[in-house]
Amino acid sequence: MATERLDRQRVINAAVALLDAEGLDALSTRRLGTVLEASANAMYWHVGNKENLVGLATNAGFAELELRTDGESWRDRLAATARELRGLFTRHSWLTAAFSAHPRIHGPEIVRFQNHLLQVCQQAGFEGFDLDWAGATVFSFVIGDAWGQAQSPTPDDSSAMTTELLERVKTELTDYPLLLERYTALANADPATVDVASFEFGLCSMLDGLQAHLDHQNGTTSPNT
Amino acid sequence: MATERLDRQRVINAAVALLDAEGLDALSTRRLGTVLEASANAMYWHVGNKENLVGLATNAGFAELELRTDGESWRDRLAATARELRGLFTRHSWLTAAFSAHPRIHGPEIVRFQNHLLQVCQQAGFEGFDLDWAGATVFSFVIGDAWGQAQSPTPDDSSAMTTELLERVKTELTDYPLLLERYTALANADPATVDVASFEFGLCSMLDGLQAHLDHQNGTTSPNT
DNA sequence: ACCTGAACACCGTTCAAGT
DNA sequence: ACCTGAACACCGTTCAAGT
Repeated sequence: MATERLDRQRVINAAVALLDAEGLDALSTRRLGTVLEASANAMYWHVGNKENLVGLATNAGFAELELRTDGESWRDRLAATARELRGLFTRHSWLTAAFSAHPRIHGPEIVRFQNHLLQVCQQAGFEGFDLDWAGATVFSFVIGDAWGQAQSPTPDDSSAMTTELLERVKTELTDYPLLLERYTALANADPATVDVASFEFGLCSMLDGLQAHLDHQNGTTSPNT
Repeated sequence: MATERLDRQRVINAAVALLDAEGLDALSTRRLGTVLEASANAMYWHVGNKENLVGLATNAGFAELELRTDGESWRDRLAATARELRGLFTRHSWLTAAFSAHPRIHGPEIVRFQNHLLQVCQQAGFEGFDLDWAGATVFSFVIGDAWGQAQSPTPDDSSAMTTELLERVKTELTDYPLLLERYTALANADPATVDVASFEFGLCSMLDGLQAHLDHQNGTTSPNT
C-alpha cells in the first residue's frame, strides 16, 4: 500500500529475487509488477525492456564476484577465479539460461570479471592470442560445467521415486552397459560431492593443460621450476 | 493445399528447419502450424507439447553425429569426438539455448553419444568416477565453447558499423587497457579462424591435462610411452 | 486415428492519459 | 519525472467437435 517509489535498483533486486526463486521462465513483466506492487509496465521506464532487465540482473550477479589477486601462484589465482565464477553460477542457476536466451548481455561488472581473468592469464605467462584462448578455455569450462549441473536439478522426489526411475532407465540403457553402470554409480553417490569432484577434476585437468602449454612455450628444458 | 498427412517425423523436421533458420524464440506452435499448413495445435497429437518437441529436435540433432572408433590413439579419438560435438553445436546454434531452457531433455541419440564418450575415456585408461569426470570435462568444455561462440553471433553490420561500435567500446573499456587491447586485436581478426583457434587451444589443453592425469595414475616412471 | 475451431490464461510492448 | 489502464499482437495448451 504505502509502497516506496520505484527505481532501477529496486526493479533489478526484485528481478534477481524472482529469478533465484523460480527461474528464468517465472520472470514476467506482470509477475514482477505484482511483486513490486506496481503495474506490469512500470518497469519499462526504469529498465527499458525485459531483455535489458535480464542483462542488468546478470550484471548484478557478476558484481558479487570477489576477484582476489593475492594468490601464491598463477595456478592458485586462476583456480580461485574459476571457483568464484562457478559459485556465482550455482547460486544463480538461471544465469546460463539468461546468457543463452539473450546472447548480447554485457555490462560493467561482466567486463570487470573478463579483465580480471585476462590479467591472471597474463601473469601466468600467456601473450597475444594465447591470452584470449587461455581465458576462453577457463570460461568455457566453467560455463559448461555449470550448464551440466543445471541438467540434473530435480531431486524433488526422494529415494523411493529414484529407484522407480532407476528401473525405467535400466531398460532404456540396455544397449549401453557402460553408461548404465556409471549411471547407477552416480545415482548412489551424494549429488553435491559429485558435482564438486567433477568440477575439481576438470579444473585440475585444465590447469595442467595450461601449465603444459607454458612449459612448452618457455622451452621444455626446465620443467621442474 | 494437397498437403500430406502429418506424422511425428515431419513435425520434427519442420521444427529443426525453423530452429536452424530463426532460433529458439521463433519456434512457436502457430508458426510451426503455418509451416506445416496445419492448425497450430495439430502437433499436439504427434509430439505431446512444445517442450517435448524441442527435446525431439535436439535428439534429432545428436543423430547427425558420426561416432568413429578407428582413431590411432585415445587422444585422436577423444579429439575427434569433441570436434564432432562442436560441429553439431555450430550447425544448430539453438542447441545450447534449448538445453538451458529445458534441462530435462534426453533421448536415445543423446544417450548414444554419452555412451560413446564414456567408451573413449575408458579406452584411454580412466576408471570409476574418473571416467565420469573425464567425460564431463570434455563435454563441459565443448558446451561452454559453443556457448561462447553464440555470444558473438551478429556480424550483421559490416566493417563500417564495427568501427563505430569499436569507438563506443573504447570509452567503456577505458579502465581496462588489457581488455581493450585484446578486444581490438580480436576485432581485427577473422572471426571464423579465431573461433577454431580458440577451440583447438582449449581442446589441446584439456587433452594435455587428461594425459597428465593418466600419467600420474599409471605411475610417473614411464612418461614417454 | 487424426485434425480443427474456439476458447482460456498468459505474455511483451506501446501509448495516451494521468499526476 | 514517473506511473497507470487499456489495448495490441502474440503465446502454450485444452477440449469439444468433427472426419
